[in-house]
Amino acid sequence: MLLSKSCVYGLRAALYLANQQKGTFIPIRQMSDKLEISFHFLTKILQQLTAEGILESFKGPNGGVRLVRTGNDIHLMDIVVAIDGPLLFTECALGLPGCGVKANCPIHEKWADARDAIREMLEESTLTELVQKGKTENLRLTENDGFDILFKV
Amino acid sequence: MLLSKSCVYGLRAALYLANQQKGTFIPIRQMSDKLEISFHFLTKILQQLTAEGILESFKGPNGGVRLVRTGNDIHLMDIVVAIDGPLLFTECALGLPGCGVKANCPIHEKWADARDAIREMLEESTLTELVQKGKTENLRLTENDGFDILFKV
DNA sequence: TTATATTAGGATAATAACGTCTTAATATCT
DNA sequence: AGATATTAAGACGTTATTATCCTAATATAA
Repeated sequence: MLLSKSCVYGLRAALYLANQQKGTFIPIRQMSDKLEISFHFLTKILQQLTAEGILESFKGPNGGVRLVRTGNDIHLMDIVVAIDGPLLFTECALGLPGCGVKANCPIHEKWADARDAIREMLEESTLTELVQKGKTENLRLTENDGFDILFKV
Repeated sequence: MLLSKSCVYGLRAALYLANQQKGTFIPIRQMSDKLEISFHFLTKILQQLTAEGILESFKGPNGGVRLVRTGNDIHLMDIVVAIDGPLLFTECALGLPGCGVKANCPIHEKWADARDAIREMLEESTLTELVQKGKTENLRLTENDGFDILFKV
């Protein structure tokens, strides 16, 4: 997998949260049920996002997690960097440190161009943009369920 | 890492072999020394490439491995598929099976475009092309050494 | 035929990724 | 105050990746 499983789950959860009413805390249990992700595992991932300042959490009844900024202001790359680290889209195809800074490897130029296409895509896409696309076209957020089942409850 | 370590090592080794005189078997020990990769680990990886029909091997003195086809005829993707599997560049960013076939996820279109840019690059680049580029520009194949040290012996 | 060079393949170990479980801390409600 | 709901955090288990080691098989050469 190009992105780790944790990262993929984090992206799904972030899209889920971006569709919620601004300000309300969503219990992780609800998200793990709807998104079909192990509750405990999702909790770990969201703790990372909380530690990175992307989410904030609140304990107790009516507690849960919510986005700190609006979905318009959060890009996919923010999630990817928080979970898979900032180096994922700077690394060289031959794994040589400093490629692009000191001497390149022979794949460097072509690789960097292609890799940057993904990086830019992740940097430009916002959560809100994708949620809106997902809702109007009723796209999928789990193996079998789309935005309608998840959000129109 | 976008590509696994095994895959990266396989690419370095394939480039190394593509620069050798056509037909001669190169001992894995020589490659592991020059490329600064653990001998035993590299052996495992090259066994995979042999099993996939990309390399052929020969035991005993003057033995080693060599490319079955010419470097012109081997693309980076051949190595990547042999080691990281054929699904790496077909998978969806949200990890949902069948994205692009059945209903998409909201990231699908943008992701597929960007991901395909890498896939096409790997499919189009040949070993020979990169070796030539590496030799003329004396680019790197290990952390500190370039094609000159590795090949002009 | 014996010694040597080499790949093949299995066993094992170390590390990281993935996943589960338990307890602690905190907030709310009765 | 006590029961309940929730996240936080650490322990633990499982699986995959990365890496090492040992033995077997095979080819060459003396």
